[in-house]
Amino acid sequence: MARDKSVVKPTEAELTLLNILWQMGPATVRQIHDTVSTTQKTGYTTVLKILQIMHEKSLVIRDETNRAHVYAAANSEMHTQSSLIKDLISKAFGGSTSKLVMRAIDESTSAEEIDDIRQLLNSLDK
Amino acid sequence: MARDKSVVKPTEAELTLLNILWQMGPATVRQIHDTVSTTQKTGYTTVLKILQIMHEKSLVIRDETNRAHVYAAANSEMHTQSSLIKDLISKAFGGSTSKLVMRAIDESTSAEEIDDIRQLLNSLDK
DNA sequence: TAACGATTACGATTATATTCGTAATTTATA
DNA sequence: TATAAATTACGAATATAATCGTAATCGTTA
Repeated sequence: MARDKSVVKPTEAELTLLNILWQMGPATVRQIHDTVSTTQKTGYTTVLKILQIMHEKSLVIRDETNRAHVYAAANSEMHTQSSLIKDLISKAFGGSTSKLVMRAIDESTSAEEIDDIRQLLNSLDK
Repeated sequence: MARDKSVVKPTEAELTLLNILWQMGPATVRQIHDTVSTTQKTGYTTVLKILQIMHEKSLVIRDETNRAHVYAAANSEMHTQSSLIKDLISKAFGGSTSKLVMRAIDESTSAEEIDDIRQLLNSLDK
């Protein structure tokens, strides 16, 4: 009953590392692990292994020039976000973007964020 | 490195069944399987098993009055959608709702959907 | 009531995700 | 150069998800 597969969707652990890579830029396993360690207790080799798997899946690229390999996200944050969002829209919102937006916005959404969204809508010629 | 767990997040297969339940209302395994079969080739006992697991997780409620148990979604579609969206916002959008909305809307979004969103914004007193 | 058909219960299998220990390798340095 | 420190490679263990076959159970009806 599984679906798709053509587009590789990062797992949770993978997304955690991608977030770090997008924020830090290219980094070694050590640097990534140091960062991840500030919020989670995860072993060094666990991070290494996940990065290796991500490399196999082409979720990251790897520079092996130096002893300590340097990893970088293969796709931009924006691209990945779009893909995740589209996946959710199709699986939980019957393909309707507006339904998703309606659910996304609630009382906890700040006025600033609402403003940002208004401006985005205005910038569209629709 | 796994996260959360307090709030049960339906898996993909589970979400597929929930979508059916939200659409059909309470239904038997047979009915659910018939529906699922129109788009996927999934065995009857597979659907049954997933529903049993969902029952253990309290994702569905079950009426055992009759021979054929009747399953129903434990939570509303709206509630579940909100929870999935919040999960994604926190894990992939740094907690920013507006960023998510910006990614959600693109050239493929219809003018009607844009209108719907505009109206939603106007209905907010922010 | 006995047999049949439908349904649930149970357990096993497979796949993927996550975790980490240990070995092998490489680089630096004593 | 030999040792130590750091890093990668590898494999195994555990957890969860998804799948389905078979057995047990229940109701219907011949």
